[in-house]
Amino acid sequence: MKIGELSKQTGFQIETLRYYEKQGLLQPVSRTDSGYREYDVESLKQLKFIHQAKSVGFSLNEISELLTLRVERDQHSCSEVKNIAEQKLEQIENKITELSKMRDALYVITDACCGGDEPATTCTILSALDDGSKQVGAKLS
Amino acid sequence: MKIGELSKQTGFQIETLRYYEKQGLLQPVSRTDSGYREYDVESLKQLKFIHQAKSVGFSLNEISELLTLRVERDQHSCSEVKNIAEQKLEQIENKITELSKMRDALYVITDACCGGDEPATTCTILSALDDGSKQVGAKLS
DNA sequence: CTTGACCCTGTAGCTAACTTTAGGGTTTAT
DNA sequence: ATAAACCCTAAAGTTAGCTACAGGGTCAAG
Repeated sequence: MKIGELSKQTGFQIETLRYYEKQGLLQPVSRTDSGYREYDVESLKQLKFIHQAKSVGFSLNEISELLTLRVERDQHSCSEVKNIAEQKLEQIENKITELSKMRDALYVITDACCGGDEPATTCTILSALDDGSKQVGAKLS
Repeated sequence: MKIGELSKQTGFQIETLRYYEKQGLLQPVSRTDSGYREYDVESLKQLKFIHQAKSVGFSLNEISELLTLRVERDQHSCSEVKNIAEQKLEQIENKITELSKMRDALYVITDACCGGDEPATTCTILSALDDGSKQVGAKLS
């Protein structure tokens, strides 16, 4: 199949598919005489793999690594694969922790604000951000 | 004080301070005859505000908005400020939800992997990512 | 009176993952 | 035969938030 068809079947934009090729994530199976890219069902499977990997947070570089492990399954161990996954898991957890701290801190100062129509002259949110003497959310982290 | 001093006292890099000026976040109070930027204690306070706002997740554009509200407190209501904060809170919560789904999905497929030295021929992680027939983590979302 | 620390402007580069633009060739249907 | 739909390449633009570079002026101490 040609690139437009692959795009339709996978939901990836044509430009994105060409970009993935440049990044080494998906090579066309061949080219027609006129230079058109040709793909097959393997391409489809690979793109599903890429989609799944993206959905759990892997970057394109990491997916590239995973794809190598995938095609060379025999030469690689489960631990290699699991290491990559656990590393990513840790990154995601760290990000969640960081965002949770932000949320907690922001919640505290937002909740304290009346939110009414009166002028913000003594608005607790502005005051809290103004107050450089202590870290916002210090109590929570 | 000059930019180097301000940098030292706030921890912001000199280049960052000049960048903030271009972005409209912090104007120097004046310039010396030779064109050097001059700042005062107000600049210091404003940078602390910026730092606090950054720490709870606001973008520079949003901080710019907040700074306007801060200086024009009288002309604006608490609800305006609170709206911005609550919007940001929602964005952060959405991001946390998204990342949590990723974490859960990734945890499930990673936990199932033996992680041993045997070849990854039937590695559950690779298989899970391969399987385009169902969404990774479908059970959890 | 010169050396070193400091300051200036303007522009370019960085990251990630695309998207857009410009300019042009191919295929298919009528 | 011609127009629409499709495909190609290479390069530049997008986002945010800086960071670095080139080339040059200013200021205080010894």
